[in-house]
Amino acid sequence: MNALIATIQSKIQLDKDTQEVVMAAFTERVAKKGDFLIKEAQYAQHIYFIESGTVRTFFYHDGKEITSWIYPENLFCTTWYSFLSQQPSFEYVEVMGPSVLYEISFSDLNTLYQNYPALSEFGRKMVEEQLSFIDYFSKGYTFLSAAERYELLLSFFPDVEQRVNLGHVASLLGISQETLSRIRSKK
Amino acid sequence: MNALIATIQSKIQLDKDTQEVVMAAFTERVAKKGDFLIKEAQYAQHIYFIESGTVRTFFYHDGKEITSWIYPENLFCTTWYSFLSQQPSFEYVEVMGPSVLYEISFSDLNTLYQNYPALSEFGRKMVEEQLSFIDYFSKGYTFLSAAERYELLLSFFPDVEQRVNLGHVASLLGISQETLSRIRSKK
DNA sequence: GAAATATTTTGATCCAGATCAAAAGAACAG
DNA sequence: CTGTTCTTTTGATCTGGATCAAAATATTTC
Repeated sequence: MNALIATIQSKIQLDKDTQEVVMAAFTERVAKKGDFLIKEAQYAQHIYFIESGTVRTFFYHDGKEITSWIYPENLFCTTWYSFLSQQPSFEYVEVMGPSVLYEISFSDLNTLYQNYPALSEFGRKMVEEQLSFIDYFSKGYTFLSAAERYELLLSFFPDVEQRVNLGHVASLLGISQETLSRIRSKK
Repeated sequence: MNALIATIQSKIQLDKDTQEVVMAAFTERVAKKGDFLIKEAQYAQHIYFIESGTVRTFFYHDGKEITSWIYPENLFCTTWYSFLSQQPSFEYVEVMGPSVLYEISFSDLNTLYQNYPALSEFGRKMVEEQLSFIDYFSKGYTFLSAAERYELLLSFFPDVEQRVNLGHVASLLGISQETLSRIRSKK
């Protein structure tokens, strides 16, 4: 659980006692390739910290899987809309290979926030960082060409192609697999 | 300033003292059509609460203005990426008509957060709501057709066309003005 | 309230990227 | 190993929406 504690400590001071509380509040979960953490129509009851492995979120549109994001280790991951607004999820969260995760439920997390102002502050900073990132990235989606979107993705996720297959990356970029293949072959 | 206080109170308890602190921390700013709140390359030093009026954020790409979002009254507005990560802004924030805004700087807001845990909690909930919304909406951008994106926008911003002109809505949807005109004429 | 300016619509043409089809490579199970 | 299945590449064709051009409406401004 060291990576989780270290990630929290990168944003706030965490005294020994609160550290214990955090470690008691999160539950370890070992998952294997193909496991689902959240399924469509479920509420996203948990947020996950990825200790090791890769996780992707996706949804169905016109019968096809659309990858919405890919998360590597040392990040928090959930379906943000469903988790934060406690609405049914339209997304699935799938583990891409052997992984170790730490999970906490929405209600347990909010209990922590209420009892430990420092953790509420951490929660704010984590969500601020996530918002900042999505805001920056989603601007690129609207007007960049397929090749430019690919470059943008690689610029902050260079090893994404080692983690998931071509089709997942293509749907994340909003382009077809064939187009991505052609973009790559021309580099 | 009642709308600002009411918005904060919709998320947290706010005692009389803290209410005074908030009212002292925000500064009223009266703006007119065409005024810029934030200009590209500037740091987004402030976040604005819109008491009345309409505000849009936009950026330039290939010499053309791309509207990134349109905010009506009773919302907080800033360039989230630039404000939260304190990086130079690539966006402009422009007032679309006579407006009254309440502004607070990044550093003043963070001082409030440090001194008043209730306000830090409010900050967390505000950002959570914003993240939840962007997460939900940006999924639509990647794969919906032009007409579907237009319907999605209207579903939660029905009077957007009364607030800004066609070209702004079109670039917000990532489509050309002509295409939006054709979509509308066929309803 | 007429002239000037800005916004929206309509028409014709073009292209990035989708879709359909099939071959070529990898990975994997027995 | 070797057949089966999954993944990626390559080729041919098609289409939604862009771009270019101009007309039709609205909105300002003096």
